[in-house]
Amino acid sequence: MRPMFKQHTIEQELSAGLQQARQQAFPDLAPVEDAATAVATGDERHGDYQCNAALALAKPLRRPPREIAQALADQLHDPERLERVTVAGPGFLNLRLRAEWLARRLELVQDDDRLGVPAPGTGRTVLLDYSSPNVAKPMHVGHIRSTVIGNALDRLHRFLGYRVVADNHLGDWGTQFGLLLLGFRHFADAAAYETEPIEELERIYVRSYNRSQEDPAWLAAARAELVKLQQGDGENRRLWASFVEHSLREFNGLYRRLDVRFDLVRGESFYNDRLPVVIDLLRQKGLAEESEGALVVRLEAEKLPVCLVQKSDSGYNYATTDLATVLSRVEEFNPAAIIYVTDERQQLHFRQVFAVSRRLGVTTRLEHVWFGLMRLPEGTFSTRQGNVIKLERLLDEAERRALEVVHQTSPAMPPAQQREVARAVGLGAVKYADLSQHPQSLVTFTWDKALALEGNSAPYLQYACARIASVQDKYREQFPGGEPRTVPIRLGAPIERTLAIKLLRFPEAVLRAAEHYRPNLLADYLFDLAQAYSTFYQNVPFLKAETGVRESRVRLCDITARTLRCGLHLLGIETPERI
RNA sequence: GCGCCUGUAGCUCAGCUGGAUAGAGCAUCAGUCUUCGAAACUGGUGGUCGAGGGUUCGAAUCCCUCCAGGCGCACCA
Repeated sequence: MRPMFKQHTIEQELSAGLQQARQQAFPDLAPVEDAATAVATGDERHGDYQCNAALALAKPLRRPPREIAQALADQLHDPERLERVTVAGPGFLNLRLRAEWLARRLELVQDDDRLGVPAPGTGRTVLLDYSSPNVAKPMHVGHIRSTVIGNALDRLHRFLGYRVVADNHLGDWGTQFGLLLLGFRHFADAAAYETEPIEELERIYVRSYNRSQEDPAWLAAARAELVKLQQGDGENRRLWASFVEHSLREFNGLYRRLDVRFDLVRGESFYNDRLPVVIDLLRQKGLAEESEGALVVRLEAEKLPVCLVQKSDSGYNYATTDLATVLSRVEEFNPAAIIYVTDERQQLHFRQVFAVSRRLGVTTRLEHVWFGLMRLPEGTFSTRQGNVIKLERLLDEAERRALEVVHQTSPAMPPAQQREVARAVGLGAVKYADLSQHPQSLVTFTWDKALALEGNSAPYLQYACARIASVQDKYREQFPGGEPRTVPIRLGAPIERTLAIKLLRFPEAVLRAAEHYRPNLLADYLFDLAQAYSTFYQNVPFLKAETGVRESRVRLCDITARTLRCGLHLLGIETPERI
């Protein structure tokens, strides 16, 4: 297949034409007031794209908006693309694209591996920090958001040409290990640690934590264990390494299941040696000062609370670690951006860390992509309250429910294939449930919502793909030797035109989702596309259509399937040939 | 007390950063399988976009106040 053929989206191309028209029509207008861009219409009756610049320009130009719109229309010479340019309402400029042009462009898209999506990230590196679970605790449903959203951002950026360094910044260092080490010495069950290490570590942690709440001596002993660990005590390091190893084994099983891969797995411990360096640097630059026995950076200029970088017992905290991490990443990878995907509770923390980083001279773009915390109808998850739902259980349940549906709808399918389909459908449903929602919205976990298999859900999209695969098989059976690609695409029926426009907007959806760090914008697009396809499928014949029309429609099916597959792949969702 | 976020159909959520008559999915009602896969399609019911002001040609979207909820606010990460 030919490589990428277009550098720009339709939106961008039309906007460029509008800019030119604007300059010709009103050469004296300052560029600041220039906002002649094309935007997709919400209603087909208003054309395919619209430009609202005339309304905004009415004031600076002191002329009626309709007149301005007409002047723009008069300067807009693009007979190849545009079928009709009309002034409507108070001064909207409606653009209707030529069906032949749409058809030709679709043909090019079909020959393009990238489906017309540009690669603006080429030559640039992005460091993506996501998932980041805590060692010695099981991953629960709350972790799925960072993992699934982060992974979608990873895939989106890679597709857009960026070199992505995905780093799993494990919580493998810090106070909890004091409690864990102490607890492990006192009440570890060797057999349980052998068979179910994570569950045993969790049990130990909860017990040790509870005791620390009522027993100051216990807390002090835990702190002592932590200091020993940080000073490199052999026995504590061995135990700690064992905790990390067991946790990683469990995490990796889940990541494999979710098809999530990291380029780096560097926990907080990785930066341990650099913490004193950060403090020295802060002191050298005169940014840090003593306060109540601790070392802090004041951030009054940024209107932020002070950032504590060294505790009064001279220990380091997580701001220190994150600062060391930023410096290390900038030095090693020189990325265009470092992106953190965590829950909403860390907003202030990252604003502080970013502010201090800038004072240290870091100019790299730093982004905190936060998402709403997941909770239960009765409140937040808490290890100590024991109301967590383990991620593994969620995934098991998803596959189980999907298998029930497969049994019902595809009883003739071989059992092994049924299980395979149920796996792809179940996991897809879980991922899609998270990805189709605005990341920042509050999420209240319910089984039915997380495992929805109908309506706006992954299976709906997977089903559309499977039906297309079936159509393509039937076409090959009934018309052996037929080559749809040698037949031009024609957009006769209105639904074909609608589908064509939607297909051609795929690049816009991908770019927007990445730009705003919002996979749900892509999910929305895919659902909308699949709906248009379902309407198309249900209302016009393919294989029974006359020769020529038939091939054109089979081509539309192919492009739709590839777009859906590509889009779902970018969300980390599989598309089996049959479901 | 200060800061960030949320409030849209009975329920779960979108809403392209200020555009035209606010959209989907569940649920509900009525239709569509002897014909390309009904996990689907067609149509109906259902909204003072939390409340009240303001900004302007135009507000769910921007500003202010209030109400309700979530989350933060230096020695846990």
